[in-house]
Amino acid sequence: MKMSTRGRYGLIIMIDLAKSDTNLSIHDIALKENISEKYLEKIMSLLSKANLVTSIHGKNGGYKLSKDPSLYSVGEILRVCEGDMAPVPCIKDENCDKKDTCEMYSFWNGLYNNINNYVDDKTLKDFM
Amino acid sequence: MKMSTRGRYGLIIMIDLAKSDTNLSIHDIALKENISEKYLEKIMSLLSKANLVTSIHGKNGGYKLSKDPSLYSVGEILRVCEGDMAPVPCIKDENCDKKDTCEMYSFWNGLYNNINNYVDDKTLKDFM
DNA sequence: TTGAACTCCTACTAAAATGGTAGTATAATG
DNA sequence: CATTATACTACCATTTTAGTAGGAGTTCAA
Repeated sequence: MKMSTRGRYGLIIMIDLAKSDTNLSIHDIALKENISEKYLEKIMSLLSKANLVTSIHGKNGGYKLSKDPSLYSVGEILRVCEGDMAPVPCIKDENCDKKDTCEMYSFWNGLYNNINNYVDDKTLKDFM
Repeated sequence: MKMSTRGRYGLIIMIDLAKSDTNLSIHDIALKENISEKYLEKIMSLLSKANLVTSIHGKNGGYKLSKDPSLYSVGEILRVCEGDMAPVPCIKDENCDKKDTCEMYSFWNGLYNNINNYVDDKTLKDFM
């Protein structure tokens, strides 16, 4: 039950962008947070493809948020960087036909909902 | 944010033992749950070393619970099999001196507490 | 008293995930 | 058109996960 650094870095990056009133380049963020530029690039690419950030090419380019910080839940950021937060595969298994009788399903599903509710309840604005 | 199979299997095993009124051997459980005997043996060894189960050597031996099912929280089982459930390392880092000022610490710590409260609130008896 | 049925222990190994790197292409600006 | 940026593809090393192999020690029962 560990987050990978992608999720952690993803949140850090988004907070940095939320706090900044100018574009931030990969170079800027990597320097500030002491993360390798190349690795950071990969995480930015996840955020960018999911349209959580807008990229600006060329000189004075970089990244900026696509919308107001208050409109990002932490959950959506983590899901982009980490993937779904289901603690066990059966939660997402459409083919499992034992869900009604499995003693454990409701337990795991409850944990899943618990985690989602927590992370979806916080917005980027809460970190500023 | 995934559980490994150790945690999942660990819980399954403990539920099986809770439901059974006789010892269960590795062979029995492996057969019932379709888990490799050798891998199961490893997980049993974690549970046994943590005194969550009592092992009985020799013929007609196997494992049984060390105490009443109602006295096991799911949390203690998962922590034995999975390790601590802290989503990020800084939670357990005694040396981090930024905890008071870090915008993220309280967020991660809140998630940690949330998960722990959930899993510690259920006992093995709830699965019988 | 021997053998079958058990657990216990150490040491491997294959596969997957994680974290990180290299190089090149593409786009925007001045 | 040079500079400064992102975008993309393809690697690679390390760690973790999941699983295997083999033998030593323990208990029971015929």
